[in-house]
Amino acid sequence: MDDSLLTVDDAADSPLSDLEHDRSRLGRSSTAERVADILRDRVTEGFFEPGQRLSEEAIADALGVSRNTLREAFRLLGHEGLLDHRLNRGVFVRILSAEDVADLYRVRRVIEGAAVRRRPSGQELAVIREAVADAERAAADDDWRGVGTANIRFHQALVTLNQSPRLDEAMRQLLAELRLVFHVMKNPRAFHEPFVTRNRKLLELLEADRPDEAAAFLEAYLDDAEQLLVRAYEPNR
Amino acid sequence: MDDSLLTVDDAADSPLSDLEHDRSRLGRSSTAERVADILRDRVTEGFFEPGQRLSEEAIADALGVSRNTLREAFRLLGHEGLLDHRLNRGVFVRILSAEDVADLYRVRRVIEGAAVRRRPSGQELAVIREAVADAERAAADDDWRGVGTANIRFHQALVTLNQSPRLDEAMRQLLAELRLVFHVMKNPRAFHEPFVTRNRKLLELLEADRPDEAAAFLEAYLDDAEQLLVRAYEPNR
DNA sequence: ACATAAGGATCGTTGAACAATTCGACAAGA
DNA sequence: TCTTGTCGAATTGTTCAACGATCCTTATGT
Repeated sequence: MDDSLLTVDDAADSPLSDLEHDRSRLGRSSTAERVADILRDRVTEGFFEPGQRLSEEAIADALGVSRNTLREAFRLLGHEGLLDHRLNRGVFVRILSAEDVADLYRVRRVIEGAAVRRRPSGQELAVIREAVADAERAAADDDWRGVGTANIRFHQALVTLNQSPRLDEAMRQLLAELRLVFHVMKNPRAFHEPFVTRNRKLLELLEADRPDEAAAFLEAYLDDAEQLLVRAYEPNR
Repeated sequence: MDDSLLTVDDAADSPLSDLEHDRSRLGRSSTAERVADILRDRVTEGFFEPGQRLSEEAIADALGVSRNTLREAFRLLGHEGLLDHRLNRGVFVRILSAEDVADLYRVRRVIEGAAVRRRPSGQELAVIREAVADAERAAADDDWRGVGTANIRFHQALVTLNQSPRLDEAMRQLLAELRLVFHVMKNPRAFHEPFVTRNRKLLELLEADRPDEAAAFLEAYLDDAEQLLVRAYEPNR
């Protein structure tokens, strides 16, 4: 071991700041949380459909973990709004009502609305720009699933303008809930396509530093998205 | 049995809609949730101090529940931000950093700011008015603890103007976290007194239907509260 | 003084067990 | 035919005991 390693904790932070960024992953390793990660993916991907009951025994068996551990994972996802825990009846993939969708969009108007009224830094703009470009690329490739994920990244990037970790986290959970609903859209292109150009337009308003117009534009944006979603959704209920 | 009972599922919903209202009480009874309720009270009351470790064995023993059940309760409160779960080390009462306090107030500005920009209904105003009156009554009685709880009710009532259950719930959790910090104020009067009259003033702005002024007033209100809190808080850290 | 090793305490996870509850089926009665 | 009561299988809620893994403290040696 050479000297540079011995003095590392005192002076040289710059090479370590990179590592420090990954530190959040270090603590992240309990079986229950890893199980929750798997189930979260399955649910948001639509592998488990809304309303479906998740059998404790079957899933614990399939994943090779004990029922107690699986229950901790269930409890986690229940708090995220993805699973519905009914006493003595089991856990079910959450079914969102039209009223739930409306509420999610109410929250989005508040959180994203506050975000676009802030003056973004160059670095923040770069992330947003990247998400817009990704969506446009995916749209050009007819990859509408890719457009959907890029779109989600776009809105998450918007929320970071608030500079609030808690709002970032709230948005994360909100979008996970929304993904439960997106699966009812049988025609993903019709749902995603209109918003690709609107993302670009919103970005331009941010770059031009016109917050009021950006906020008004976003409001209309969210109104339309909500209507599109509710109309495709309500009949099934 | 008369005819009205035989046709109950078709036509006469009105007598049943009352019962349906009580359905929420049915599900609410799992041991883990009841344990979580108890611990939540203890933590927000300050019985368990921030940083204190909560031993699984000791508490499970004291409450007469198994470790597994207690763990489910811990997980619940961890998600609410009241407990800090460190892998293999146990759960601790959360210690909020000054940065956490700043973030909580960032969220408050967004959520409460959006709330006061809405036009409140008469019923909503009545609830807010009640909270303001309660705070004034408690202040007149030198009951500064009472002022604190009335103040919390005031801000919760503000958030209901958003008409969003999810924002209400977010505010509930946010205030629970903030209560962790309030305990560092050794002089509750100095902290709560200035805001009693400001609550009244904010109410008047809402009643006068002047949303922009209300929003600006709230902004200054929250800025001052945050500063007061951070100044009393930072030294201890 | 410092690094290292051993030990105890506590957590993480498992598997089994039993009580409590739900749900469907089937029989009895109006 | 429709409602009601009852039974039993299946599933969840909760507890308990056990063992390995991890952390913290203390003792040990250099």
